[in-house]
Amino acid sequence: MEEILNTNARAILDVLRASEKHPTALEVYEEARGVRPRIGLATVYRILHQLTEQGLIKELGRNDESCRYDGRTNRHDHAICTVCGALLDIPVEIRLPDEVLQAAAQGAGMNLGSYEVRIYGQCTTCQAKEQVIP
Amino acid sequence: MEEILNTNARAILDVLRASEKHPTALEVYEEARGVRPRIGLATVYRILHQLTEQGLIKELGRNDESCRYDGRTNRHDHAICTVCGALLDIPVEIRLPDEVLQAAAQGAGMNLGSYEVRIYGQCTTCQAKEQVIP
DNA sequence: TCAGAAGATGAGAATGATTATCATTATTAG
DNA sequence: CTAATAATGATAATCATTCTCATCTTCTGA
Repeated sequence: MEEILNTNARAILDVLRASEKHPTALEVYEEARGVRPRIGLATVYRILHQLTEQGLIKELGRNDESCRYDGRTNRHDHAICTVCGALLDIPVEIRLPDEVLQAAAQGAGMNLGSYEVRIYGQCTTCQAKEQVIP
Repeated sequence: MEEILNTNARAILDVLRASEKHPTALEVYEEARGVRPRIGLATVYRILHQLTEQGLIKELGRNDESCRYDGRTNRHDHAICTVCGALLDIPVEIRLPDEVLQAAAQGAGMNLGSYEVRIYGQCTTCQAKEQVIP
């Protein structure tokens, strides 16, 4: 399925897979320009949507100003800093029992697709800053 | 702490507490105008931020176009329709063991504040539509 | 190899949500 | 009651995202 990707799509997927962070569209654009200097921002947005539809990447919604993208499509969870908005992968698997998930979905009147755990707290950087102010 | 709320803030908090949905700022504005017809959209945004800072409401980030607000601040989880973007409360408690949460937060290099489980799937309305198309 | 169709692209305009500005209005202190 | 201070609302500005459309590529079939 990946073979049909054109050069731009390939470049954008590579950027996302290479990134440790969860870049915004603008960050992807800037990074992709290293390989494809003539690419436009509109194309980046277009391709990000296409890759999402194809299930090759994931949209993470926007907790801060702009939408973030994830090159890893296996189910995993995220930690979000409530101070600076940093979005980090959680490297350990958090597994929820299927019956709990089913009950939860049913309770909300939905069928069950996938799930994600979000942990909110402060990243180390922001914890360090906190010490200084008081 | 709520006593110090002025009339507009009071009205907005009431709108959010009375709502079953998770209204956007615009929806809050329209609803609040029933009580305070001269209120402006800028004031609604301002007060939504203040109430969030005071911990009286919660921002839910934007999965679709605009940010949604939640009048219930106790920890609870959400179900999100991947088709229409509907955001629904999960009425059953999903409890994660503290050691799992701690390990996850630590793994991501964060301290632990709170958490939220998000279940993705299709709401009943969108399931019904799905049947018709093929 | 070539003409033309079909699709992809990029520059910039348009849109929509949110934020900032600032003159006016309401509230408070004295 | 008056001056000072804070809150408000109208509107302009900003920022991310989407749309438009002329141009450029790629593919097809002769």
